[in-house]
Amino acid sequence: METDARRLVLIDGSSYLYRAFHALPPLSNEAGEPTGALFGVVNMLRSTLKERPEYVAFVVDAPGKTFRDELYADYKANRPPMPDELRAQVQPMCDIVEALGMPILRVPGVEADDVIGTLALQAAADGIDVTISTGDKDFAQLVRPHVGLVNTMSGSRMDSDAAVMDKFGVRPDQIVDYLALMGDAVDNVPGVTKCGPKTAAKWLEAYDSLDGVIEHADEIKGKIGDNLREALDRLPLNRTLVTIRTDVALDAGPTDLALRDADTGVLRTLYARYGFKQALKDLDGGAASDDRASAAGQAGTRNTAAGYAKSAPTGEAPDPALAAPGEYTCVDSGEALDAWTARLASADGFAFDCETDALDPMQANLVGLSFAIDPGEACYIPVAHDYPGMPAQLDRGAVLDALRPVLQDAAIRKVGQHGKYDLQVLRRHGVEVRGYADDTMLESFVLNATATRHDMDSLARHYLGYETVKYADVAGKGAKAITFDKVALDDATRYAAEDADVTLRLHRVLSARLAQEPTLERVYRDIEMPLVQVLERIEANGVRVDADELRRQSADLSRRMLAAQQKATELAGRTFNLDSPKQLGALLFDELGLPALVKTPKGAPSTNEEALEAIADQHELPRVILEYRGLAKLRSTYTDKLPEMINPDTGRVHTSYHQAGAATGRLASSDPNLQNIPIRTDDGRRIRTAFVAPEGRRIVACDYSQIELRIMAHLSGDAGLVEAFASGADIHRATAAEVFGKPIDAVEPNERRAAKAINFGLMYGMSAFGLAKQLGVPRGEAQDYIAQYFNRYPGVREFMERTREQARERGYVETVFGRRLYLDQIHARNQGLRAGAERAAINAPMQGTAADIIKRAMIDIDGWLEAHREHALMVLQVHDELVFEVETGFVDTLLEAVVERMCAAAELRVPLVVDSGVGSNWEEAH
DNA sequence: CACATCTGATACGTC
DNA sequence: GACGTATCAGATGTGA
Repeated sequence: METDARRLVLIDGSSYLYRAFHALPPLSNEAGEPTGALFGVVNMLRSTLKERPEYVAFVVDAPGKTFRDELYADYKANRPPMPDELRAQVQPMCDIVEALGMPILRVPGVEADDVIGTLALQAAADGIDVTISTGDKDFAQLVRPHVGLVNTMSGSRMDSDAAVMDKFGVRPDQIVDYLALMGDAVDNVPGVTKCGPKTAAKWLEAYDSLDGVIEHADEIKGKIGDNLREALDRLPLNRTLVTIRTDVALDAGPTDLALRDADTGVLRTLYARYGFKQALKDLDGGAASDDRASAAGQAGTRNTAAGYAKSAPTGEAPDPALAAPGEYTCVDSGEALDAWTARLASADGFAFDCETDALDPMQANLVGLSFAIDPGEACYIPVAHDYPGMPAQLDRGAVLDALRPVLQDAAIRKVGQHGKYDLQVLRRHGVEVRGYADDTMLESFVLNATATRHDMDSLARHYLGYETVKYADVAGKGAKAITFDKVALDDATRYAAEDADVTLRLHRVLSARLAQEPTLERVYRDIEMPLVQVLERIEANGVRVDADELRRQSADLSRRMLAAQQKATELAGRTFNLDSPKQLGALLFDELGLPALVKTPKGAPSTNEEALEAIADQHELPRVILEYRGLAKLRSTYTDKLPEMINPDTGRVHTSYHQAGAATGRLASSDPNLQNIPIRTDDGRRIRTAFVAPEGRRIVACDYSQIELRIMAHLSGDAGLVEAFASGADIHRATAAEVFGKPIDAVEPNERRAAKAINFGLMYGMSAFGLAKQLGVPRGEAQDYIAQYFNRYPGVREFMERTREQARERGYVETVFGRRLYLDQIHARNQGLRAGAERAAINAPMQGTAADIIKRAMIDIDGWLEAHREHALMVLQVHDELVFEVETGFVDTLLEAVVERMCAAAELRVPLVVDSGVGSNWEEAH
């Protein structure tokens, strides 16, 4: 049957005015009045009226607060006041709307949206077809039978569920939830950080509604999952704020909104005044008009009272009762400096922090220092700020001279946060800090490596419930970030002095906690703290890298990459990006129809090495890709990158060691990572030839032999394993002999290889499945190997059981030296997570003990090196290996001292064995 | 809407 | 098992 032909058009006036204002150039009429927004709106109105709807309303916001402001004090708090050029166009717009014969609606206490929503539903219920004319996506929530949207400026329509689905990926009834998740920056309604249209639609697809998303919030992984959980409390309010009301009490109903005839006389005057030529032409049925001059001099606009005034004032600035704010002073006079120096000199200890202009401690210039002696009070001493119009500051050299006695006094205990950085910067500025006694980063790390990150902001939040001033707040971020020397002194003082203050407060809390745990305190006091300066020295030493050699290797790799690329293009029959797993997957599995035997964790067909190997016998391309990948990896990560990392001042590469980087207690290395320089392939190993010793010196490398297996023997006490190590046998061969039940001399190479895989697998807590994959044998066979292994080394099985048990009972495992690793997931319901925690539980004591041992050796060796600094430098640590740069004539002395100290770093049930080598480069030293 | 920035996915180097 | 880095691709945020 025919539908009722009656139509209602509801025009979202505010939305159009703003959009037209921003979208169009700032036009003006001959009198200089701004007309851009007006022009856009008038064109929109005229095109709307071409269809002669029976009913129409132009809806704008009324002045004053709305119910949303009552619900949420900060609603639209960020919205800047309406620009004057726009404000001036409001009244003319209303005049024109009026003259066009359209009713204008303006209802206090609600927004235009709510008026439109109410009228739309009333009309739809009466069988009237409603078109909402708006540029605002929020209205998609109203789409339903008889209600559609049109954006006259873009010409797009949205009048069905399918259209909404198409545009937003959610149904109209999900739009409110969708908006609640995303939030609205313009209205100052924060949603879930980093959740935009795609993410919101994805979640709603999975869980249907906001309630569903909230219910399953803990299933969502990654940073964005955290963001969601952080936002949970405010989401219901968001939903209320973004819901357009449909129950507003109105004086008029839809049928009171009949379109009247236009007042062409008034219109002509107005169009002429604002110079709308086309509109005039249409008005006169195509005839041009030239009566504009008569109107041009008319009096200006009436003072607008329309509802575009800036929105309600904000609520009070949030000032939650956190830890009391500190009292911070900026030291800018000799007297103030003397006073602080005197206080520092007579203090037992203090906290300090350096501000610089760079993250790299080998390049950073000291910009200022901060100190705190008692919590809540701190000072900042700017010494190298540099920006226009800044107040006076003290001279850097003079300040350092004044502070040097306290900084170098070993009897005055200093505490810092990640002090290795500050020590390094100060050393480069001629101050050798002594008495560096405590470091809050390391206190936190030793107390619980996984409970929190160990940067100061996280520590303050976690241990003090205190929100620090963020670096980005004073210096900005991204491309607009400024270096600290450009930060205004009062901002700098607020930020920097707080660093020292918070460090001191943290130390009070953390040292008290450590005092409760004597074993952990020993790890902290005997291992981590002494290591700080050792690492600082290794980093500062750097390692000599032969850039020319690497560039030659890069050129060689490039040549071979190009060949591989050409070959790949030929085999594929078209070009594609060899670096894109996605494109490669499409080519191999869709176009060429090769079997996708391996899946990525997300379930997509994997193109990793294993997957490509598996299909290499069916097509030439996979092999070529593997070749290309190997070459590309070496070039981009190593041969291209390392020369760039050479410090221009020292001519050497200075890595950064993260002492609180790995939960097991291992170090991590970055910028560049020198702990993953290739060794397994010939091409890769060649990179090590570029790590060289200068003239007259040699590279000496010393590494622990099988240290983790030895630790396993120690921890398990397994008689067979201990005996194998005591006898000095090749451990993999000995294992093979046991597992395969034959004399040690009869072990075949592939049996030794299998045994080696078993040994490694055990240390990683590997399953039969993993071992089978590693060895390329059926799972049952791998299972047999493991069973046989445990049969022959029953102590190892018991040790593993014991370790798992301890993890379950106490929630942590420990190293020989008492370092703890907490395993949060050990009781996880999720089987995969729990199994992962169990593997970590088994691996951590071995990996962690090895880390403890080499750290102890490093401290000892560094102490010995103290007297021999001109002859030898420690330059690298790679988990079980130490690398030195040594005067040729000193090599033998060093080797003896180092090997002895490495072997003596722990007393285990089995001997520690150290292998060593000497060469002109790192490759030769192996 | 163009551009910058961030995040996640994938892959792979070491011990 | 423990890491760090490169690249791509997509999404979000920003500003003209």
